[in-house]
Amino acid sequence: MKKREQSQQTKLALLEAAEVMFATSGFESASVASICEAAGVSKGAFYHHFTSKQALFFELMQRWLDNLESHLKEIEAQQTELPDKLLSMAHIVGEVLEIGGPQLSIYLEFWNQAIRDKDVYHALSQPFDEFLAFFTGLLETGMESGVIKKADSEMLARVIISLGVGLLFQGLLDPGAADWDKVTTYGLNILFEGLYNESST
Amino acid sequence: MKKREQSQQTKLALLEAAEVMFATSGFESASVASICEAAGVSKGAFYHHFTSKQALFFELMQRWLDNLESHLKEIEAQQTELPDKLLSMAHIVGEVLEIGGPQLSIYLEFWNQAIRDKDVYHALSQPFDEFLAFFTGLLETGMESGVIKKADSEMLARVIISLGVGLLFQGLLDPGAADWDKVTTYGLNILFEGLYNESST
Amino acid sequence: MKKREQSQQTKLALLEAAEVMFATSGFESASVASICEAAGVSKGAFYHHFTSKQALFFELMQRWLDNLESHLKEIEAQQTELPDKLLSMAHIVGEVLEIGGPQLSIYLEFWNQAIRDKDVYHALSQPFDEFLAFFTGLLETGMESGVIKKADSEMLARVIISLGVGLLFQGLLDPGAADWDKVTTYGLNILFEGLYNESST
Amino acid sequence: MKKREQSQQTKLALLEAAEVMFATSGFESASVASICEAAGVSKGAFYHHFTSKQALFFELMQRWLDNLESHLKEIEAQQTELPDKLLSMAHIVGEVLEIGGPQLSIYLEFWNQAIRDKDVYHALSQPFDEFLAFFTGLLETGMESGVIKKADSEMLARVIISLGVGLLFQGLLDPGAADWDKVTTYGLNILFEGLYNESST
DNA sequence: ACTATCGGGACCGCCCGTTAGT
DNA sequence: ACTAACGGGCGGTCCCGATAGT
Repeated sequence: MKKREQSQQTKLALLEAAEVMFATSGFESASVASICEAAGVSKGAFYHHFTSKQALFFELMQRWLDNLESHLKEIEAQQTELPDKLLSMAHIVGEVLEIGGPQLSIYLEFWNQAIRDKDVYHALSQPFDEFLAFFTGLLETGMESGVIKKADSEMLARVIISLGVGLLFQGLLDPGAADWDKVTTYGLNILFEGLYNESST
Repeated sequence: MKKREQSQQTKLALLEAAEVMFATSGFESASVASICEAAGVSKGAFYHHFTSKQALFFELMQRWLDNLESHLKEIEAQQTELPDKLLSMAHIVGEVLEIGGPQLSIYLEFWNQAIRDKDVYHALSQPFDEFLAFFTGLLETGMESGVIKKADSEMLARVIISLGVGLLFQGLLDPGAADWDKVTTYGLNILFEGLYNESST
Repeated sequence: MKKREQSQQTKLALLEAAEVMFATSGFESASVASICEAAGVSKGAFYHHFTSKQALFFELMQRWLDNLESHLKEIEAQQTELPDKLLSMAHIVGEVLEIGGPQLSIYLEFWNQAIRDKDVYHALSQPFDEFLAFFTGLLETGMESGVIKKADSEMLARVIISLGVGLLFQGLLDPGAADWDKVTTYGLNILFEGLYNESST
Repeated sequence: MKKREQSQQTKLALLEAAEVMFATSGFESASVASICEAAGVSKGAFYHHFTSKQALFFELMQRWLDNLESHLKEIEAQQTELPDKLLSMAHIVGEVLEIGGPQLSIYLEFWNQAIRDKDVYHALSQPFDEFLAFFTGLLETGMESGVIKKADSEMLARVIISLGVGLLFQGLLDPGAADWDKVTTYGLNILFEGLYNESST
């Protein structure tokens, strides 16, 4: 059906326009009217597809999370060797940045909303916990196989994620200040240098 | 001089009320009226002391930066041994969290505004650069003295800061998820384990 | 097409209400809220039809200018004999007063805005120049045909217009002080008495 | 006493600053704060000297009226011959423009307020009536002496005044459009050409 | 599915005027 | 006489959302 297609296209246009507006102006400052104008539709269309600005935001984030998940699964499937897998973590940050594209600062809005909005928080924390568990598991496998030293795997995973988050936010604030991709790999390498058993060095 | 004192008190009340409101509601959602009400003064008083909501925010941030700077200088003065100094970095995150107090999420607003507002960005980037230079210098001294391995000191400093920033933001989003202070120390220890020369281990 | 009609009606109601408010209270003192209330619509409707209070004012003036222009064209088409045409000028002031209706003082606002606002000035000066040119041409024809003495036609036109403007403003300030229509005719008669050639007297 | 002098100076500074602000921004748009700033004093000083913005405006106008009156009396005293006196009317407009100086548009505010404010109206109408009576008397003397034709002297005076008022407002709106002083003399000359008895030509 | 129109509300900024203090 | 600080309130603008209509 053509109608369905057209309808979905309108919805997508709104989502994309909203993403840009949210990234450039922030959630509060981005008005529904401006989003509609950017999408080239009327406000009626907006409220036909979404019950509120919040709802659109939520769906936008949901889509981003789905996108991220599939990207992560891809990476997970590709690599098989453990050291490679660990190092590939570095790329994940790169992936995240890539998914965000030029509208990186939308992440800040995610964070912002998550603090204030319980629903957003839960929607974000679940995938995040999975993400943490994935890393923790990866590290535990490494420890059991003796590749890396025994350590508090969850805490370590948090450290790695924190590094990633910190790099993301800094890159977001000041993209040109440093080659953030390089800094990421560099940081992980140092971390692992402290972790690898002497025998495996 | 009774008047002067009262005036400063009013201004301070506004700043503190604004800090709470910005932290809980965000910059945009926190209305000037609500800030005034929370401070127990009128709008007339507000616009007598500040030219705009933005201006108040700016001054708030400026004060926080000054506060942070003096705290850092204190830490710098206290420690003399290099390894201790390095490890004391861990406490800095703790300090930052402590300075932020219960209104931690004001940091998010700083970040948020910095991306959108050029003035805020510059006000933030200057102390940040100093912060970075301070760390870089610290690491270079360590390298020259042979305590830690030779490495790209600036990049390393960025890694450490990123770790701190990441931990801050995560703690901000989910304060109870982990003992962030511990994670910080833990992360730094691992980093340094990979850095310390074998001789000094 | 029911909607369209209703929309135009709303806009017209706003324009008419604004005209009354501007005339009675002046542009600044007339609040948008009061205009909306007088028009029986909401502020949402106001800003749907006009981008600002200024914009409404501008459109109001534009409509008045269009109205005036068509009135003038009517007069121009009716009269054929030159002396009659000249004397019909007297009626123009009357026309202007009639068009203004009971809200004469809106003219003062036009003038007021024109001094301060460049756009309003240009919107007013163009028709005014045409008006001046029309009079100048009329007088020149009269001079060439020998009905009236040779003179500086443009300056003469300015004198006539000034007389009209002065009468308008005085009538506006003090409508009951004199029969302004009579004064107008009287003034023009005297002017022409000094102009008509003896032969035509 | 020095104090008194200083006080008067402050008041004068406020009056002059207000005149400029009223002329450039209009009465409503000129804020008390901006007037005080322009005068270099605080708002307290303002309300020490004037009970309200209206009151200052009123006093400003009063002073202008006094100023005008003395100018007119001067002119009256100087000229003795009737035709000269009549022609000197032309200079009066020039005088008025000169008194107004670069802040001519203050006149518009006088007019504006006079329409809305009863007190202002009365304050203006009394001197105006005297002005009208002066002209009427002048013309009547001329008629009785046979210099000019018998006519409705009051109406004629109104015509002359209207011409002046119209020229004033036009010059105010568009000072560069014409040499308004010349237009004034020109207009009066034509008027009188129609009035002078043939015998006196 | 989508538009144009509209309602009602809230927010920032400003403004007039007052008062405590010097 | 003059200042700084402040109160209380209004005004233009915009914004979210709802609805009538197509």
